[in-house]
Amino acid sequence: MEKVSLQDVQKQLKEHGLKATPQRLAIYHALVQRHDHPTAEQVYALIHKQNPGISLGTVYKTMDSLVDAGLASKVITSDGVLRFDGKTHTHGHLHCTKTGRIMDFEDEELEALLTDYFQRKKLPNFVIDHFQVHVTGQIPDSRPKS
Amino acid sequence: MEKVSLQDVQKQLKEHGLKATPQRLAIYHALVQRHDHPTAEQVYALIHKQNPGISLGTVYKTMDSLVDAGLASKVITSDGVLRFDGKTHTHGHLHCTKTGRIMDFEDEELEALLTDYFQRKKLPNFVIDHFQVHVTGQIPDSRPKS
DNA sequence: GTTAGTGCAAACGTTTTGCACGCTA
DNA sequence: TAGCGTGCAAAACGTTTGCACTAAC
Repeated sequence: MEKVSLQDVQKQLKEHGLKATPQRLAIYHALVQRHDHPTAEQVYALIHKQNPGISLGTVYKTMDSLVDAGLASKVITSDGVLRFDGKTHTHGHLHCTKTGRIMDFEDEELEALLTDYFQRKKLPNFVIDHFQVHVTGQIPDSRPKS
Repeated sequence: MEKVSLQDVQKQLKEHGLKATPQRLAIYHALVQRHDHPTAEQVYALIHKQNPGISLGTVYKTMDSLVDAGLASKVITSDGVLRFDGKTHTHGHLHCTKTGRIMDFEDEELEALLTDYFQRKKLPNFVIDHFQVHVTGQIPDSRPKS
């Protein structure tokens, strides 16, 4: 994953007309640090330690701003809970149904395969924005959540 | 899509230890008739016309039963709403961000491509159950929802 | 007759909203 | 200092649950 410095974030926020508040920096920082895909609650818990005066509502609002600014993206998993992803480029997800964990899955070969496929295969009456592969399965020997 | 008769449904329900109630038949019938992926509300509205004495809660419960019985599956889209799918075999989805519609996308070539890919590419510490391709984009000239 | 399924309404958890206040630029 | 962003709490939303009643087997 490409590391983004706080200065970069600050710059990117401003470029998109967003003010670089401490909350936004903290939230975005937490987001890029974690490679799993935290829920709003998890992000909240994460930054709450170092930044107690922050509200869950702000996490949601900030997330929306980040997504609008193109700095993050949303993922919804089969449990119906919104999760956030600190990267915006195309990548797949591995979703473990036993633990609920979601891991990134990036593979150049797969991406090339699909890009090539969709370039050849024109879909009738549909303009493709992006595509992603979602793999469901299990991590062996993992412990079920809850 | 393989057409399933009501007799088949009735049989399948019984095989899975489920009673074949009129509600279940109506709900499943509505599900296979529509190729888009209705939400619980939509299924409810659909069957309510012909079957007024049915409750939204029953739609949810019945959906769960159908999914357990392997007659349907759940899909969650980026709007965070649960949707139901009258088919259970692997297939992709086209998701129009303008209208919110989800359409099935089935293509043998793509499926073969991916099956082959994942057979070659062993994922470390992950046992694949199934995979699907989710394509996001827009239907040209469509009217935005709401 | 027994058990599973239904309907209703209340409860639940997540996400959104409204508004007064505070802080960034 | 002008306006965006925040915090709080309430509301909204989709979904689940509990329970008494009904219907399928």
